[in-house]
Amino acid sequence: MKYHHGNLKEELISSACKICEANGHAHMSLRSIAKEANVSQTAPYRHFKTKEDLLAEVSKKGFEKLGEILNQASGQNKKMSAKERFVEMGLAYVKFGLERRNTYDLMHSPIIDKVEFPELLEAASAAFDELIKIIAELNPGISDTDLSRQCIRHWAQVHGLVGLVGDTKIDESAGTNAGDAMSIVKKDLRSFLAMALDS
Amino acid sequence: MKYHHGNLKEELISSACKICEANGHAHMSLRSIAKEANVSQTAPYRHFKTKEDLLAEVSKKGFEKLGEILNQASGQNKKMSAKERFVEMGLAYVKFGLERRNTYDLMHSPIIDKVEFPELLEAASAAFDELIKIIAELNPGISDTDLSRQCIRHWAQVHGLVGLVGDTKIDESAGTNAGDAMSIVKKDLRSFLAMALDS
DNA sequence: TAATAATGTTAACAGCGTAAACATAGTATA
DNA sequence: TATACTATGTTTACGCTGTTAACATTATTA
Repeated sequence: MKYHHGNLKEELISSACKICEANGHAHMSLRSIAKEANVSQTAPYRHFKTKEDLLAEVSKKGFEKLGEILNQASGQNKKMSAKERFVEMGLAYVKFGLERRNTYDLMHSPIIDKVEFPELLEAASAAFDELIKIIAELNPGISDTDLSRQCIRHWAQVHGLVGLVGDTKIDESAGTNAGDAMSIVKKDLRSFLAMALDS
Repeated sequence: MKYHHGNLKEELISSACKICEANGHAHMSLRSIAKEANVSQTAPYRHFKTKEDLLAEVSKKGFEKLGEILNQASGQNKKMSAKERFVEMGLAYVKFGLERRNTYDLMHSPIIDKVEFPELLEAASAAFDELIKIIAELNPGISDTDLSRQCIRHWAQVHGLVGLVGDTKIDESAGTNAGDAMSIVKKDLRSFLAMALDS
């Protein structure tokens, strides 16, 4: 049994990613992460100033993965038109948000101020840049201002959709108009996005 | 000094609303709320089964207020066209979300499962119904399915915008493309919404 | 009036983030 | 190579948290 771990920092981040996605960041304790790494409960403090610092790393990894996914979706099938690839990106974005809902929530949680974590901000911005690329391609000659507005518009569209679809499984509450509407959308997400993201 | 308070439940909810908006629900403790009501730290347990129950009440109040605001925005100026009133509703929605950001976050927080709180679900659904009304008015003869999809689309649009604009004050991080784009949008929210909510 | 229910208090529990003091291991320097 | 220094681990402890159990007081009802 060795006293020093050797690769504790990365293992803590990795454990945090798992526990965060499994339980949600609100129910993730530093102590449980330390325990999973077979290390004392205060060991993480040698690598992270606070719990928030560790969560920022988890969030960063999330944005990096999101950026990869978007990049992949945007360029994988060269036979597709730009518009089709755009819809695929939207679908990939929403799927990412839904499949890793707890991580996605952390990524947008107000408890982590991205301005205080430059690397996190950079990762988030890099994911956004994937959106800029495709929208610029879709709208040749667009002004910078209009490009910005279209990007925010479409980003808000998919971001909002992730929020609503996941929000309290509102679609399981059949009977309410909101629940019924959500069911209809979820039934064919791709065609919904093709409509919603159209120009 | 009387032993029984008389109106403790309502006062606790009211205090919780204030503290939640001021500090965010993650930094709101039951004990601090009890203290504000000059009552022992376990007194709230006579009125709420858990902290989550109290937060659900705060969330419910939020949705009720949101519903009122939307209703008011949709009908206050009869001289406006339906489309103009629709944009006003969108603006009112986004302003509500930004001005009461902490409450808005709680309303959409995954820590409260709306399915477990029927009254909360009802309040949220009532707010959504305001959206249905105006979109139905804007699109006479629209099918139920299309109506649902348009409602979700526009709801996601404003909901996503609230999330992005508030998210980590990303616009204060000038230099990133995302930050710059957000600044442009915030500069004239009404015209952005008029564009984004168009048809 | 007596029993019961509602609503308050006090005391105690385990779990949490975190800081301080200390121990050990790896690394650079004399 | 011996020694200092730094990095990285442990132990202990603190105050705060949500929550439960046991008890006290008030309001209501039979």
